[in-house]
Amino acid sequence: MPLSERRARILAFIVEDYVESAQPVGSASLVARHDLDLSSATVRSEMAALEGEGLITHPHTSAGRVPSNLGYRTYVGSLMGERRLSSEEELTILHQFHQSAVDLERWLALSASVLANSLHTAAIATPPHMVEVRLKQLQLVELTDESSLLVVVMNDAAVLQHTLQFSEATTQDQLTRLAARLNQQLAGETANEIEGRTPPTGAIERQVLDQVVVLLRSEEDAASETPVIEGVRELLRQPEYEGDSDRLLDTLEAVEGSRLQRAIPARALGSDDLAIVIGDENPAEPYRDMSFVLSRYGPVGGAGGLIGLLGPTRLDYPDAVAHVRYVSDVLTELMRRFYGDAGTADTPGDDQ
Amino acid sequence: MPLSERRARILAFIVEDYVESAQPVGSASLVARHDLDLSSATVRSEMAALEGEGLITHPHTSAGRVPSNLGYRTYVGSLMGERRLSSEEELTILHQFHQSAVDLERWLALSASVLANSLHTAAIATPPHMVEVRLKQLQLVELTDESSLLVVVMNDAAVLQHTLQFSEATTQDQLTRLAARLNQQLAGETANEIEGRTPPTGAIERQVLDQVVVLLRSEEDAASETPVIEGVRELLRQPEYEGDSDRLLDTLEAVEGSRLQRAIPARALGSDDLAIVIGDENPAEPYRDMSFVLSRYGPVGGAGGLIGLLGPTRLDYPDAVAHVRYVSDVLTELMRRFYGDAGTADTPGDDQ
DNA sequence: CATTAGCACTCTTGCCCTGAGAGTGCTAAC
DNA sequence: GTTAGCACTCTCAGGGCAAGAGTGCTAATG
Repeated sequence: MPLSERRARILAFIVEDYVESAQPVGSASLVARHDLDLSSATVRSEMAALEGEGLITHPHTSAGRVPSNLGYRTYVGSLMGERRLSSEEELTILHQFHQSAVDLERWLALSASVLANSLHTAAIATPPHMVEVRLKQLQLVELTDESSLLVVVMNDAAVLQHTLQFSEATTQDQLTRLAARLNQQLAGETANEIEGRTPPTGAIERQVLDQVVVLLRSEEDAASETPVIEGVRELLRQPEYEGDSDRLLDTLEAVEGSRLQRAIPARALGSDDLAIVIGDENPAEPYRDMSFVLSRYGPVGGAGGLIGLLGPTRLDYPDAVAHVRYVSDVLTELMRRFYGDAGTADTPGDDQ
Repeated sequence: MPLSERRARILAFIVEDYVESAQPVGSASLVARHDLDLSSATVRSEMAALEGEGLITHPHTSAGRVPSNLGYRTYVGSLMGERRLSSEEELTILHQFHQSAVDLERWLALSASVLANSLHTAAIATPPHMVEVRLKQLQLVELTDESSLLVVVMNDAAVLQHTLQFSEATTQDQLTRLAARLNQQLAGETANEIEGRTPPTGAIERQVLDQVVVLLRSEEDAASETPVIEGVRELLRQPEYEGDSDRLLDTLEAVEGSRLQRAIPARALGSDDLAIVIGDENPAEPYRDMSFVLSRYGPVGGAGGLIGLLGPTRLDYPDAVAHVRYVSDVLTELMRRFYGDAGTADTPGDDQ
């Protein structure tokens, strides 16, 4: 049964008032704030009905109403207005990007930072992820006689490095020649393709190849994409954490370090380019009282990643969506402009 | 006037009890815990004397005593016992290093992590810093026609990258040749030496050189050495932050991000290899109620950095010193073993 | 004369109680 | 269907109170 229009309006008001004040909203204050042509008693009976449908709850008998997860869901699903950023808002954001150097890593941090500051909560961004990660170049740099630094550049412009220990002494000259030969053979190949080759005879060469595969794999592996997170402090200063140091620390723990990336509900983005995940729709435990607003960024068919917000369920969803969408678009456009139209991907074989 | 032996013993007991319990220590409990052949009354009069000398204080009239900063200082200066790690403790730590890959970055994180876990507080490590940062190799990788990735490897094994925008189209082939030529010319040089050369005519070459200098400088610049920090959560779970969300967040803010590195009291390490900085000896404001235990690591004359602990003034100093010292030694030994005896430094000209 | 037992005093802490305030749900009237 | 009125519930802040911890002083003691 769909909500009557009036009931829906009241739900929307409750959500919006609660988002703004972080206080349970009572019938009287709701009437006052929105100049309703209704008495508080009427609103109360509507509220009782909304509560019956599970859209709002009581913290306790004599408190105002608070949206439930289902309430937020209904709100974002059909009630909230489309918010577009004003031109000034867009300009303010753009301005920050134009001052930044041409550097993907920095753009990501900047995007997250912009979002975090606008919404006063945390924002995340995962590095762009290629459908197929390919070797672009590798280089070997001597450190000591028997150790050297392997630097691998991939087609998504990621650079990974690793120190190798050899069992025999090498010179920089040998290493340079080895790297040149390997580049010739392997440039443009994926981890699987490299592994499919007949293994080389030389011990050093084999060691290098093994590590190249490991590095390519680790870049391939979504699990290795450490997300950028900004604005954790903003999040933790939200009233939901006030005075609750335990909850604060638990959230901090969940949000920093390696546990975040597994918690990002990437699958919520089916074929859509924007997803909202509210409260207990989150699979991961510590995020059951938080919401994500996520967008995919990156040119269609090219390298793409996720960018979005992470906040308490009490989020300004219209604002969040508008900001995430805009920043995601800006990021996509920047990538297209500076890394080419198919993302940072080359058509395989480009280098050969 | 030096402290009488008994008074000194009592101060030491107060420090140690307080470190353990985080509760002001009273005369009676002190007598009980240490089986003193004294009455609490006597201890009280000694405490009054200690308070007169500014070594301990009262939070309020009817509370026990708490060491003052001066009290801690005296304690670490002459009262505390030398603590050495037991062989098992050393082995436990060593074990963790032996399981780790050969990689300086990871060693640093691991060292900090080991310290943080042992002392239940935060630990920091700054990357090794060469007295002279020299270019080891550079590489150019094509991204799009008019942009490319510059990867610079330095003599301290640091790898920095930067995306360059060119005003004309280039091919990977051109870039490779340019890189090879520049390597030949510039390998082993410092930022200053490179800048001292007559500027090249080509626009691209000039752009590359400028950026190389920038990157070398940024590595040189101590201010750019973002320290690794581990165990922030451990620190924030200490009782000093319990229930005080504001202080907790302020500390979090101070400790994460760019403000930490300027706060590390590196100059406290004069010619010593270990320094303890207590409470208001810290120049930076938010650290006035914390202590650092810092050690220099790295082979003598080679690349060196700082490693140490950051905790509330109520630190187990003997334990802290023992751990920091040991981990610092392990790290130094690892560097010597894997990067050569003069740290990661090559004698200039090695590559030519 | 240093040490100690005894004691009064102070201050914190936890607890209960209370009153004010906010908000609901119900009912009866419009 | 809407609304005014009212009783009821629950939270929250504040005050008072007793218990507990610890001190500082004093007078007695070996």
